[in-house]
Amino acid sequence: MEKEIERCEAPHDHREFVAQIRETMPSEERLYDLAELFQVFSDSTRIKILFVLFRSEMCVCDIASSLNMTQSAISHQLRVLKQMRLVKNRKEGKTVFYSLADDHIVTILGQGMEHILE
Amino acid sequence: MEKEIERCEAPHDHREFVAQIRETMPSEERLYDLAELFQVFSDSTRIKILFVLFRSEMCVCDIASSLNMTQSAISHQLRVLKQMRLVKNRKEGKTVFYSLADDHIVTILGQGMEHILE
DNA sequence: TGAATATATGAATAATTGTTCATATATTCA
DNA sequence: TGAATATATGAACAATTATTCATATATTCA
Repeated sequence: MEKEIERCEAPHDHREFVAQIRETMPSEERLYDLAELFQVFSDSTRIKILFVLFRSEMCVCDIASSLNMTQSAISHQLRVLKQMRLVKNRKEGKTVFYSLADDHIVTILGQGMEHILE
Repeated sequence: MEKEIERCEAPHDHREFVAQIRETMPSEERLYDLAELFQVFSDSTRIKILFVLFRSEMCVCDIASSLNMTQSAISHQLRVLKQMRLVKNRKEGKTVFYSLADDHIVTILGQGMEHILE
């Protein structure tokens, strides 16, 4: 299980760094969850869905139609978005309306957009 | 090239929605770039590297050592982070020091962390 | 110059993932 | 109840990707 780990002889206190980091870093589990969250933002179809829902709540079929994609593909991605609590939905007859779950999503998308536009 | 696109008969003005969306959505290219940016945040090794660098600038070898991973794996991921301008580096003799490129990264990580902790 | 050290990188492999296709479930309405 | 509609989902395939291993490049120093 142990890997062969490098150990450089850089002119700074290596051990102090490592000790500090071990103290202040979030747990392995949280870092993993965080990566998993961003993984949901990492597909352009899902990004498009989020932008569409930023405009307004919308049913699956209209999302598909707006993005020129099949209902199946959109449903699959909505499931991923829902599992990570980025969208919520409500049912009205046969129709299911999806909307953004909270404001972090807008902030994250906004900061990301700022970054790529710089 | 054309796909078979669904068209529901939901009791709202479908065409108006679609028209609005086409107007206000960022370009296909930007949405793609945005997904690509978040893709960089979507791996736990890269997330860990970013958290390490949030503490302080650090050389490749110490990052590897802190995370208990090989130098090669870290170098590969640093390249990805650099390409997306999430980290920058400076060279000092044999040693290359990496650090976070700007503040969006901290905001994005922070918002992501808030989301998963809710 | 040659040995040692720090980092970078190409190729290969294993694992993950987005879409499609077919089909299942749920709801309305005649 | 049966047909039509809206959405969900399992399986399969193609494409992408993180790590490892081997090796290359760059720098220092004796």
